[in-house]
Amino acid sequence: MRDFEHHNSAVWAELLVDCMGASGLYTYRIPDGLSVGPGDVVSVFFGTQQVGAITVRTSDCLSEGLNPSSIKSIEEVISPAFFTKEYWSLLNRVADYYQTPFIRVLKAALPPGLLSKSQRRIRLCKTNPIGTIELSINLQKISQSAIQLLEILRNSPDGDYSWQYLQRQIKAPRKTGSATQAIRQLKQRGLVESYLIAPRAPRAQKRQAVVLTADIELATGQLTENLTSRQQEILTGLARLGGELWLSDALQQLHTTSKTLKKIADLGYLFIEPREILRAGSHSQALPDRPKTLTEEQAAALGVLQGLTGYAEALLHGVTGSGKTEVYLQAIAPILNVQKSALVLVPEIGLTPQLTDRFRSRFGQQVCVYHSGLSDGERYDTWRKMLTGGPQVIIGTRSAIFAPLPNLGVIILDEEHDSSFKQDQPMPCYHAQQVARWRAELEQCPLILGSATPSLETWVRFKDVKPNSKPDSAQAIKPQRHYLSLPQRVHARPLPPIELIDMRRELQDGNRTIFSRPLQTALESLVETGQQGILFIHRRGHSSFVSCRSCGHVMECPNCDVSLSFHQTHSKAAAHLRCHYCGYSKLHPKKCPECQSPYLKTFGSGTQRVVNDLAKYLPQARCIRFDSDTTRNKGAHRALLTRFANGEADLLVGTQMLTKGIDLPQVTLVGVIAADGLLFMPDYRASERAFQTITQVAGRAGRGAQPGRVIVQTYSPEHAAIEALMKPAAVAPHLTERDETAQPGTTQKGTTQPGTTQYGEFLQQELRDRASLGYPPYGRLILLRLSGIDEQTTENAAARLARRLEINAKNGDRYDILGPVPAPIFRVARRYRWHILLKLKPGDPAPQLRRLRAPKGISLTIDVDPLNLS
DNA sequence: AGCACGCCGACT
DNA sequence: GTCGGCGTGCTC
Repeated sequence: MRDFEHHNSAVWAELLVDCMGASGLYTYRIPDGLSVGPGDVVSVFFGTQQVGAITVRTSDCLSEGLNPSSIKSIEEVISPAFFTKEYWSLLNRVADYYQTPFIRVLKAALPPGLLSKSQRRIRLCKTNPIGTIELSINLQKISQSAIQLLEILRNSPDGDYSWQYLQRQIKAPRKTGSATQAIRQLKQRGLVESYLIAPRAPRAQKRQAVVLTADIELATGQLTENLTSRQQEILTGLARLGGELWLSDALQQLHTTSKTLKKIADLGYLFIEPREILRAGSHSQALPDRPKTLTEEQAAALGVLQGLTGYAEALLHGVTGSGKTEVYLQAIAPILNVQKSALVLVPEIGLTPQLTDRFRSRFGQQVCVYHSGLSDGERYDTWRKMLTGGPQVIIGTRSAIFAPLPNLGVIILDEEHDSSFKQDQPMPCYHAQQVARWRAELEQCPLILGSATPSLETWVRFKDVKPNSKPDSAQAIKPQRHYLSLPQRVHARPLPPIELIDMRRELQDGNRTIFSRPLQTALESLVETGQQGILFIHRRGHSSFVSCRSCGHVMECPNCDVSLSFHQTHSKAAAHLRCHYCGYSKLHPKKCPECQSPYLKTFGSGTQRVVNDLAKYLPQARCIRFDSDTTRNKGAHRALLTRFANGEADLLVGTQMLTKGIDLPQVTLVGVIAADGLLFMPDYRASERAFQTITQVAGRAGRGAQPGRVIVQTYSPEHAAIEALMKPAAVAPHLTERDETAQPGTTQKGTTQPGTTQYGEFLQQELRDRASLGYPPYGRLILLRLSGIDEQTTENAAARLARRLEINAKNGDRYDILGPVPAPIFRVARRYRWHILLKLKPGDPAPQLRRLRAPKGISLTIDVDPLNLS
């Protein structure tokens, strides 16, 4: 696994220290007897605190200007090097491209806690017990909070607390002096002492295991000699159970005690030892499953995928229900057979229990999931298994692109167009697809992108490629790109037709409900015939905002510049107002806080509203609400979907989550309550996303034997994305009738198939719009996000940063500066936010922004290729 | 981050 | 005159 040689002779190690503001390399001494090499995670004292660090290189001679006597020694090796050269350069590339300090990239890639800081703790001095006289003298001089602190410590069972805990205790009730000072006072008087506990790398959990000695079969013949019949019984029982199991399981299954087992162990027939357990989370007992027979198109796609060698990219463009997963599965199988691993990235793992099950039932224990929803311990275990285990399949969310698999055979990005592959909160703001591309290149393995609605960028990348092209060594394009199309559903099931309902007409005709008349009849007959349906709303909660009919006052979040959403779980429950940005929540007021009028009205509709309205209008319909409110708990997704699959409800009412890879064969009706919420977002990708989302939900219908039906309600039926929806076939990119992209002449013209023109035209229009604005793919964007508690300081910082950028532009950096402007939502969670957008022309080199610093208290995020501009 | 060193106002 | 406030700066 280790690609670097250990330099045992080396005396010095240059380390990247995990500490804020420590941006350079620091030299430490390698103590005698300790073997340290590049890539090792070590623990050192940096200043006074013990922190994690990573070894970048080792050397025999000390760089100039360093005094050997002032150099500290490495404390211990936490984790020996696991990074291959390729992995190391992947991280470097991410740090470089996404303008993020390397250490932060490293932290994003490592499981949490591996580099965590040591904890500082405070305890009463045992050597100097406080005599009452001494106490009274000393207490005269110390602050109120110090006395308070001392009391807390003396009242605790062992007089020992973490520094953080004590600081919270003092800070919370009163502001009389900080805890830091209080602790110092107490320390000076020798009453308390502070000490550090070493950073605790998450430990693999261990459990007692019972293991039969190998020669048990031999022994069976002669057992009688020195064993009682009960002991023999236990041994044969153990052998029957596989010869290796957890102690607790063995006790239960064999109805025995640990004392009995211990005795047999003493006789040498078995041993009991602690073993690492790799917590694998809740396994569903997936039944083994065999490869399915492929359709002609699936087989063709698989043929291409299996012929890929080295770094190659393939776009698997398959309509919803065309069986992409089966293609993935069969593409992975031979890779495992040659002892390589596969990495499968999905938008959100919690949402795709079905996909995970499918992989588990095909590949069994070789499948692991890896995502941020796992507990730290689980993550650490999985991570360890990836490092050390054999060929395996990792299914994970965006961060799993950093899974330390040593021998990668393929990377698959399912639902390639999904924006959750982009990280926009903490830096590095990486896009898993971009990182996957680099990784595939470095590991020389294929990258497979799968989607029913490829993103515009992907579409452009692949638009010159012949469909279903066979691997062609003579092909000039580097890397090899393959466009694979699955335009048909499996079993020749038709894609459901989409019916568009103009809600303006409904209103004109006097229908003021949120359900159009066609949807109403469809719902009624659905319930009558006992079929199942899905209703899609793009917003959770009940309503988007609440305002006063008398004075027009809108209820707003005190921490953010957004209106509060109305939440009510059912008609009898207490109504709440909630902020979807910071989580602030309060009871729905009875009267307007401005004018005391009791007439408050809710506007817009969310999932709760739909469920409530449905209960009034179709009380016999049983609904399950499926959104981030109802699926917050672990396993809730699966539970709700199982209930629905078991026919415990007629309708699934939900948000975006419904669009992600769930396969519910009984669904025959899909209703989109208001497509408009998706269309008009302050985002240049809104149309594209609206099209993708609606296509995805629509694809939930008619996957089983019954044909499907899709009803889309909208107030803007003439919108390009909506019009494009009406012909949602899997479109070969080159099959557009007219091609007027900014790069003329590069596109092949071909015959127009039914249904291809509209989607093609829609994408062409999108491309034209993007080209005219210089948006991707006709230019690059870098968004600088500033935020701070103080309004003025934040604004000043933004202005100063913009001026700095202007100066850099004069000195050779090439970009246009837009802003600084207040962010679309100016204040979120009490922080004021400013944006500066840099626009780069396609060929221009990226500026070096890593040296930009924001003043204290202002946070600066550099988002390269942002997807989210709000 | 944490803890230095270091420079200004209320006390012995 | 000191003690102790908190404001910059460094940590191999």
